[in-house]
Amino acid sequence: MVMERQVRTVGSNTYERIKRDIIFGRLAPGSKLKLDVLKDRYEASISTLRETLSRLASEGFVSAEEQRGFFVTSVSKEDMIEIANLRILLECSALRASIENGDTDWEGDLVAAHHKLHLMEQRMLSGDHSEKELWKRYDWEFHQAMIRACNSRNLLALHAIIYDKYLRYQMLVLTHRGGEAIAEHKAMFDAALARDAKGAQKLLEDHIRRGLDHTLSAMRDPERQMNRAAAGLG
Amino acid sequence: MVMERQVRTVGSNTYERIKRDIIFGRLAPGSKLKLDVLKDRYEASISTLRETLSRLASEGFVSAEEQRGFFVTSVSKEDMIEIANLRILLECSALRASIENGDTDWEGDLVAAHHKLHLMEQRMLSGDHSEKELWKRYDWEFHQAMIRACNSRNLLALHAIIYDKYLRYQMLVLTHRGGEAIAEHKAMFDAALARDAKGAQKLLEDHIRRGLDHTLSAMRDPERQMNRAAAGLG
DNA sequence: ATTCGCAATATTATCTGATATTTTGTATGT
DNA sequence: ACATACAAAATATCAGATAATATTGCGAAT
Repeated sequence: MVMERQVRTVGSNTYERIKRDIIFGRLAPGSKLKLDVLKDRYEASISTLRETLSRLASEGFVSAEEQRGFFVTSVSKEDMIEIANLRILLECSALRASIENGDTDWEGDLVAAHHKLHLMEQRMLSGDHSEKELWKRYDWEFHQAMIRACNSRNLLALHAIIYDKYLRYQMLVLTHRGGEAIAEHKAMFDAALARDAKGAQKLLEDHIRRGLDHTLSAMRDPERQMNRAAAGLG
Repeated sequence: MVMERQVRTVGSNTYERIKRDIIFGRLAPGSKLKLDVLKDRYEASISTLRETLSRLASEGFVSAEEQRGFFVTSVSKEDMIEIANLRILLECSALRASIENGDTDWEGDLVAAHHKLHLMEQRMLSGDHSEKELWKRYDWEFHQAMIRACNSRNLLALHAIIYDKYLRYQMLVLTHRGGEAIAEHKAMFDAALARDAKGAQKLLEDHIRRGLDHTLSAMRDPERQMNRAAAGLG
C-alpha cells in the first residue's frame, strides 16, 4: 500500500493562508486586496492569486467587485446575526441527525475531542492565553465531532463555512467568555452521549446565542472596534 | 467593425455558461473538464478558465482534484437525498421568516411571480415542452419570491446554490410531474398570502419531498440513466 | 473652499507562451 | 495477465504583454 503523499500546491497553500489571515483578522475587514501587494506577501503569481481569491469570494470571505478587484468582506452587526442564526439552523439540524445515527466510533471520537478541548479550556481559564488559534482549533474539532455522524457531506460542508464566518467575528473582538462556555460544552457533550437530541439541540442553540450576544456587545464597544480597525494589512 | 458591447467580463460570462451547462446536463456528471477542450468551447484562456472552475468547485458543481484537474461533480442517490433535505431545511426556514416579515411589496412580487409561473405551467400541461429552461426560471423566481423577505442575505445565498443542485437532478431525469406540482405551487402561494407560516412550510416540505421521490424513481430507471450517461460533452 | 474636468498613473482582466512536475497511456518483457 | 519503463499528455505555475477601466492629482471655474 502506497502512502498518500500530500503534494501541497502553491494554490491550496495560499488559499489556506489567506483564509486564515481573514478569519484571524490579520487582513482587516473591508481592506483592499491588491494583487501586487498579495503577490509579495504570499509569494504567488497573479493568476494563482486570482484563482485563490475567486474561491474565497464564492465562499464569502472575500468580495469581488467586477473591474474593481477584491476586498476582504466587511463585517456588520446584521451579518453577524445572520451568521449566528444560520449556524444554529445548520448545526442543530446536523446535531440531531448525528445523535440519532452516531455509532461507537463517533462516541469515541467525541470523547477524545471533548477531552482535548476541556484541557485547553482549563489552561485558558488559568490565564494562559498564548494559544488562541490552537484553542479555537479544539473548539472546532469538538463541534465538528458532535455533528460528524449526521450523514450528510453537503450539510457538513456548508456548516464548515458558516462556522468559520462565525469564528471571524469572535476573533474580531479578541475576548472570550471563559468559564461559561466550558460548562456549556460539557452540558452539550453529556446530552449527546445520553442521546438526548432535543436537549442537546437546545443547549447548542443557547451556546451559539450567548456567543452572539457576547460578540455583539464587544463590537459595540467603540474603543475596541477602533483598535481592530487600525490593525490589519499595512 | 461593429462589435457588440460586452458589458460583462469574460470570467463571469464563462462562469455562468459552464454552470448552466452543468445544471442542464450538457456537461455530463463525472466527465473530465480538460482545460484545452474548454478553452475552445468557451473561448477563454486557461487562467480565466481555472478561475471559473475554482469558483464552481467551491460551490460544489465541479470537483477539483489536486494535480489531476477538474471534473463535473458526479451524482448519486445519496447526494440527491442530502440536497433535498438541505433544501427543505433552508427554504422552509427562510419561508417562515419571509411570511413573518414580508411587506406589501413582497406580496406584490409574489403574486406576479406566481402568475408567470402558472401561465407557463399551463403551457407545459397542454403539451408545449419547448421551453424547459424558461419554465425552470419561473419556478426559481417563484420560490425565490416566496422567501425573499426572509431578511438574511446569507441564507438566500446558500439556498440559491442548493436550489441549483436540486435542479440539476431534476434536469437529469428529463421528466416533470405536471399537474401535481401546479396544485402544490398554488397551495403554497395561498398559504403564504394568508400568512400561514406553519401551513406553507408543511406544503413546501411535501412539495420538495415529492420532487425528490419523483426524481429518485426516474433515476432508478436504468434505461433513462444510460441515455443520460451517453449524452453530455462531445 | 468646493467642485469639475481631464490628464497621468495605477490596477484589473485577460491572453500567450514557457517551464517543471505529475499523471496517463503504451509498448515491452516476464 | 502483470508489472515496468518510457513517451506523451495534462496540470500547476509563472512572467510578461496589452487593452480596458478605475483612481488620483492638479489646475480652472464657480
